Amino acid sequence: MTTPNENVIDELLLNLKYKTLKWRDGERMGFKFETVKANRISQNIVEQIRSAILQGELKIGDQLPSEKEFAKHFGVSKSSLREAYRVLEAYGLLEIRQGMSGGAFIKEVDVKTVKDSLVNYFFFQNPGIREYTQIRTFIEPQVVQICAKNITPEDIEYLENNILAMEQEPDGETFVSDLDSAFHKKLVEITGNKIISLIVESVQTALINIKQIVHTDEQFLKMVCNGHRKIVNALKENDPENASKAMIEHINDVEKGMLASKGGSMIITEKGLLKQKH
Amino acid sequence: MTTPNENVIDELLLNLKYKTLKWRDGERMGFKFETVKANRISQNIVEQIRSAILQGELKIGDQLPSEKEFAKHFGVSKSSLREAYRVLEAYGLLEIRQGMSGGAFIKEVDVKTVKDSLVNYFFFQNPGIREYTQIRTFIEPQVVQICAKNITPEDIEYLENNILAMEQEPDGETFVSDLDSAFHKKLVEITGNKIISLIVESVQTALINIKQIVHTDEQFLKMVCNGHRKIVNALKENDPENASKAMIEHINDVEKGMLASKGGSMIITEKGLLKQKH
DNA sequence: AATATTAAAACATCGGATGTTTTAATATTT
DNA sequence: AAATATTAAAACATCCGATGTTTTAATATT
Repeated sequence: MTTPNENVIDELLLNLKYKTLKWRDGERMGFKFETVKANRISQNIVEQIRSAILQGELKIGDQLPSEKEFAKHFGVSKSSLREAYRVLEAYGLLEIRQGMSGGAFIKEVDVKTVKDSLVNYFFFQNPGIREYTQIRTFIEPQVVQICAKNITPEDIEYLENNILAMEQEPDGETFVSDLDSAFHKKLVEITGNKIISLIVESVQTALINIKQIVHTDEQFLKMVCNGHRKIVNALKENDPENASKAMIEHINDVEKGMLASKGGSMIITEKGLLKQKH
Repeated sequence: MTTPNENVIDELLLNLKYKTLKWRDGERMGFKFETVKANRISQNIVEQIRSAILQGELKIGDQLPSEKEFAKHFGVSKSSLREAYRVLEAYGLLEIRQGMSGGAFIKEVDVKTVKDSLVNYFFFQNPGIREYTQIRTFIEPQVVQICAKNITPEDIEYLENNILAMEQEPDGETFVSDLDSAFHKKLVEITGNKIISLIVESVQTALINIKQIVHTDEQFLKMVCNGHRKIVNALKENDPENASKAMIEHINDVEKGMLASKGGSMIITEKGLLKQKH
C-alpha cells in the first residue's frame, strides 16, 4: 500500500503529464494516453516548417519552394500548402511576396507580432490597472538603477529632448503616449536586455490598447514631465538610488492619475489608431 | 528660422509617426504619407473580425457564420474567407470545429498561443542565459515577498509536495523541469497578477525551449530542491525578506549551474517534447 | 431504455481556371 | 550610351465547383 502522501504526489505528477481519463463509472483507466490533436494537413506542414526553423535548419532569408512545387513535394493540394504558409505568416515566421521573384521567405519574428499576441491575450484576461502598475514597479525601478551606471551623454540628450518635445505639445494631445512610450523604451534599451525590453514595451502597449486611456489634461502632462525630469536628473548624477525612487514615484503618480480621471478629460483611442475626444 | 534644438525635436516627432521619405536626391518630400499595406482580402477580413472582438462586439463562444454564408456576405470567395478564419485561428481568437453543429467560434486566447509567440520571438533574439536570469531576479524576489503575506496552508502543502516529488525522482530525469515550472508558477499565481504570471511562465518556457538545457545530475537537482525548501520555509514563517533573499540566491544558483554544465551531463529537449541523453 | 442507423450541416481537401503583382530581360527612344 | 518604355514570365491572389470527412441530431431498431 502507498501512503496518502505518496498518492498526492502521484496525482501531481499525473496531472502534469497526462490528461485525466474518465471511464464510465468515473474510475481511471489502467493505462494512460498522451493527448492527440486532430491532424489537419496544413497544421502538419506548419509544424514541420516551424520545427525546421527552431532547429536551425532554415535561416532568416531562406526561400521556401513555390506553392505549386512544395505542394507537389508534400503530396498535398495547393490549397493546403497555402493555408500552412498563411498560418506561418500569421506567426510572423514567414514573409510572402508576390511577383516574379516573389515567394515565401523565412523572416525574423518582429516585435509587433508578439505585442499583438499579448494584446489579444490580455484583452480576455483583462487585468486591472493595478496589475499593470505592479509589474512596472517590479521592473522599471531596477531598470533605471542599471541605467544610472551605464548611461551615455547621447542617451541623456535623447531623453531630455523627449521631455522637451512633450512639454512643447500645444494642448497635450498629439503623440503624448508615443513620446511617453519612447521615453521608457529608451531607458530599458540601455540595459541591453532584450527580454526586459519586450516586456516593458508590451505592457505599455497593452495598457494603451486595452485600457484605452491616454491623458490629455495639462496637469497630468506636467506631472509626467516632472517625473521624467526627476528620473533623468538622477541618471545624470549616476545616482541609482534616486533614479529608482523617482521611477517608483512616477509610476505610482501615473496610476493615481489614471484611476482618478476615469471618465474625466481624456482621449479614448479606438483600435489604438483613431483618436477622438469624449 | 528654427533653432537647432527644435529641429532635433521635430525630427524625433517625425520619426515617431511617419516613415522617412527619400526622394531622388535624398531630400525629404514636402508632405508626409502614412504607411499603407497591400490589402489582401483575407487580411481585411481578419482585421474586421479582430476589431469586432477587441471592441466587445463579439464575445467568447459567439458563432460566426459558416464559410459559405460569410463569404457571400463579404462578397468574396470561400477560399479568401477560409484564409481569414485560419489566420484568426492562428492568433488563437477562433476555434474551428468540423461536423454538423460545427463552425467558427470566438475563443479566449490561451496562454499556449502567447507562449509560442514569445518562443518564436526569443528564438531569433537569442538572449543570453544572463538575460533570462536578470529578468527573473527583477520579478521573482518581489513575487515571494507578496507570497509571504498572502500564502495559505493549502499553498504551502502544494509547494512541499512539489519538493517531495522532485526529491523522489529516481535519477533526476523525469518531469524535473515540469515540477520546477509548476513550483514557480504556483508562487506567481498567489500574487493574483495575471500579467506577472504570464511573464514568469513565458520566460521559463522560452528558457527551456530555446536554451534547451534541463539538468539531470543529482547535485544540481539537490541544489534546486534546497533552494525551493529555503523559499518555502521563509514563506511558512511569513518572512518576506528571507523569502526574497532565498529566491535571489536560488535564481543565481540555477544560473551558475546552467553556465557551468554547458556540455556536461544534461538533457537536451528536442522541440520541447522529446527528451534524449547526450 | 439502450443501441444502431441515417441524414444533414459544416469543415477539409482537391485541382483547375483566371487575375494581379513584381521583376528581369528586351526593345525603344533620346 | 543612357534613360525610358515595353514585354514576358514567375509566383502569389482569388475564384469556383466537386468530392471527402467529421460530427451531431434525429430516427429507427433492438
